[in-house]
Amino acid sequence: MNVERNAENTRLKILVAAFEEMHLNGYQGMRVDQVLQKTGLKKGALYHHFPSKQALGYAVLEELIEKRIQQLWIAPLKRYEDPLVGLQKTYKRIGKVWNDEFFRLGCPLNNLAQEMSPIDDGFRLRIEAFFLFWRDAFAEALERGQRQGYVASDVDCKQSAMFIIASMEGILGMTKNQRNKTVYENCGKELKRYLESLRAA
Amino acid sequence: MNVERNAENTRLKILVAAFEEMHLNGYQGMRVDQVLQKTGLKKGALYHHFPSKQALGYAVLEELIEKRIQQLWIAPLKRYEDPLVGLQKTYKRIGKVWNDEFFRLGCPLNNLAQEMSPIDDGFRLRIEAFFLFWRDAFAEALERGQRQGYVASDVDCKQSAMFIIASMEGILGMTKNQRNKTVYENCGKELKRYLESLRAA
DNA sequence: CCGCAAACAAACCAACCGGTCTGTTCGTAA
DNA sequence: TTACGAACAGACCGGTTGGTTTGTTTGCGG
Repeated sequence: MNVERNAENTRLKILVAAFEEMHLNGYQGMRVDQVLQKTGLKKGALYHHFPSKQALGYAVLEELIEKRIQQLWIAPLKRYEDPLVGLQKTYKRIGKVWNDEFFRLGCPLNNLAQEMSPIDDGFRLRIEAFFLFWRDAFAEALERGQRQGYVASDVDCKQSAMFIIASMEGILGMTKNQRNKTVYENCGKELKRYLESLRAA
Repeated sequence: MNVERNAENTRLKILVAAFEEMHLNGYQGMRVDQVLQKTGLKKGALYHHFPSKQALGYAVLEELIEKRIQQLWIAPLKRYEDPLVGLQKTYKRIGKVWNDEFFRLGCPLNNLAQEMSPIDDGFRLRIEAFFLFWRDAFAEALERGQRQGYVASDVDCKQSAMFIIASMEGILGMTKNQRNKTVYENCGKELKRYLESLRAA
């Protein structure tokens, strides 16, 4: 028998399957039975690793989604001396790394934020904290850029960082609805216009 | 008995109650029974006016949500000669007109767009069409501004209009998650920076 | 005043959904 | 080798959900 019991591995398999279902259907639309079918496991297995559907949702958010955004959107910025260039390059890189299906389904973090913020504080507070972490990372990059003469000194970095993230999420949402990557690319040009308006004279 | 039968009125009552439930819980999270409890009606009444939950959802979108956005975001722009001023004034006006609960629940159109775009083409296509209508309205205002010397001639108006809408929706989403109107106001300042970057020299 | 369709009420239903319970199998430390 | 707890399987359950069916009331044209 190819049972191959491995607790950590099955836990991860559940997380990944749950993530995919949540990405497509949202948290409320995600069905436990569907996750089980995807993994080939039974209820006993899932409820052995997670006490409830809610706990599973939180785990997906913290252990998969937030980690992935950290790697894809936040970490790369440190490699650039000029944050305004770094932001544009990162933006363009996402356009290449993400496949069509991911654009169709949108940003998993923002999806959850929009769905759950009004109805579950457990989700809302976790996401709020992560958005602030994200904002602060962008803001620090901008402040570094200010000190090195790339970014105009009158720019409110935290405020600007928040706007950049909000715009990016808005663009991804629009791309998802229009189901057209051109939206992402064209809006990227306007985002670039904004970023260049931050540049020191 | 205060029965006071009125078909058109009860239909509207159902629509409004369904809108409120969808605004809070999303379409999938909206429960028919909850709508009935809110209106004091019974299932027979609802399924007399609407053939299905889905049809009710579509009706809410077309007859309430889209109409309201047209009045609040699109129509006011025509009153301003300078579209860049018009957009900023409209943005600020929303900040005054909307109460805290509305900021907490976010833009009903974008909520639906994010939730339903990947899983229901009926919703997706309706919303896509309306977003394009919205974009074209903004683009026409910008083009008018170009002809009258307010907006720089090298601006791609449709592209810029799409970005403006995407940013606004992104900002509203962020405000909703952070549950803090300051986010809306601060991001508005950065949106103003972008808008002014469109201005003719 | 009558007749009839529209506008509801009320009971009912099958499918679904998250969660529980009991039992079985596997890995591993002693 | 054995004992024991962790890692599962599989049947089961109560409440919920969208939808249906049947019956009743109201408004209104003739």
